[in-house]
Amino acid sequence: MSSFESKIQFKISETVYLKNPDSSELGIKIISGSIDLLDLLGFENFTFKKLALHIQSTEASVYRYFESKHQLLSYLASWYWEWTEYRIHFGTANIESAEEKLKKSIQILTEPVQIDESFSHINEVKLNQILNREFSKLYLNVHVDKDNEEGYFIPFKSVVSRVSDFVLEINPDFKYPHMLISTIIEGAHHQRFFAEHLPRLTNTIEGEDAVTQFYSELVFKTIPA
Amino acid sequence: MSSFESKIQFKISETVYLKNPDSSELGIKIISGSIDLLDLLGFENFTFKKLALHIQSTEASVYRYFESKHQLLSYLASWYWEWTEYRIHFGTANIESAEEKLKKSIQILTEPVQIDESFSHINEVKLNQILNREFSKLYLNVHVDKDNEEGYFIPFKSVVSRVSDFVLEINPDFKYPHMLISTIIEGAHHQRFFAEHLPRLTNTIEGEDAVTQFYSELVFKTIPA
DNA sequence: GATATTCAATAGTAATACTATTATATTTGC
DNA sequence: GCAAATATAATAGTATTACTATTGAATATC
Repeated sequence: MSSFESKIQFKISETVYLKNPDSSELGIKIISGSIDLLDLLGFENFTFKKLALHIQSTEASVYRYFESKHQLLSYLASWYWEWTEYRIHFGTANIESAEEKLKKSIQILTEPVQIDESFSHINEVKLNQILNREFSKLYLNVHVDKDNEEGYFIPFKSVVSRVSDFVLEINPDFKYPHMLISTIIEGAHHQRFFAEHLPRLTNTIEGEDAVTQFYSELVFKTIPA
Repeated sequence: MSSFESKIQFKISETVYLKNPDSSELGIKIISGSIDLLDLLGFENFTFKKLALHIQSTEASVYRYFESKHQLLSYLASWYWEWTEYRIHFGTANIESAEEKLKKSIQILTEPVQIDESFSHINEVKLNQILNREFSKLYLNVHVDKDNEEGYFIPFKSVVSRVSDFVLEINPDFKYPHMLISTIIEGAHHQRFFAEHLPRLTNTIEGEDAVTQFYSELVFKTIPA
């Protein structure tokens, strides 16, 4: 099984695809094409037919790789959280102070992402926008327990767990580390969305990244005993 | 236009229905039946056909009241936030201290709801569960700007604004009141969901309402200058 | 008591999500 | 090196969903 184009690759759970999209040119086109279209149309209006048209393939061929559009989005989310954990891992390497590691992690989790040249077929900026708007739909449904058993949320839980450990380094008695970190990750997603569409639900400050600033202050004020 | 059953009624925007469901027996059945079915099936699996079967009517008759299932959910959400603002209004009446008013508001916003006998056709416990899981889907989509123009989110913004004012009473210089309150409202919804389905994303503590406890601490530690 | 309006039912349509089958490549075993 | 096995993606479907057009019956109005 050859790897196409990229040097670094994340091991994505076999439960989130039927055929590994990293293993063929069509698979690569499905991933990059779905990022374009999900960003443009949103999850509800996205269909495999539209995707097939966009990448000049057929609906049935896409179904060889993913059994549903939900599974395809789950694949993209898994990739995103693997990539995020990788960035946190390297972004906090060689840092001694738990405070500094946490501060860096919050930045990575709440700032808008930059393009990463290591993965030529993935547009990380669009993928981040997709996750801001669509990620919660992957768990806010009635088949969440089945998906959870299949391991769909392992990469996300892993990120939450890693950053929670920095919180516990600072205050080992803090009672709500997972609640705090999952709150700020999804909170930041939604606040970015509010800033664009429902500004009265958020606060924007000229010349300042209010979202990252707010969640940093919130975390560091909340943790101490 | 007669009002059925209830003594108190909320004025719901005419943009979230075609025909006021409060004005007929069928309308009442549509509301109570959709609360049952949305709770049971989730928004994605809920259809007007299933609802019609459940209340022994027809699909087309339901379409006389709501132009889509999205609009029906928007109606339920509007009712919920009107009811929530009403509870905050009366729950904080005659309280002097801004801290106490805020504390009470956080309780109302983050605790699981109790049944309210004033509205016989609405099961508030089920409606709360529906909102926990489905509310964010009302804005996390590509037609959010159109819905926002139509006023779909006014009751929610109003709740956020009212509670944000208590925050500003405590610290008039606090820069992120709306961000703080919208974060805790949606955060609490999702943490309740996590506790049931994805426990590793949250923290539960024996004999304690960890969600309300966490968000209270978070707010009161974050606000001071 | 005729006219207008409201009402919900029947019977649709267009689009969506997904599947069964098959011809054509490609790989593998000997 | 060639047949058997496997992988590939295309064609052509089906079932379900979301929504609409039309109509006869009931109710209100003048």
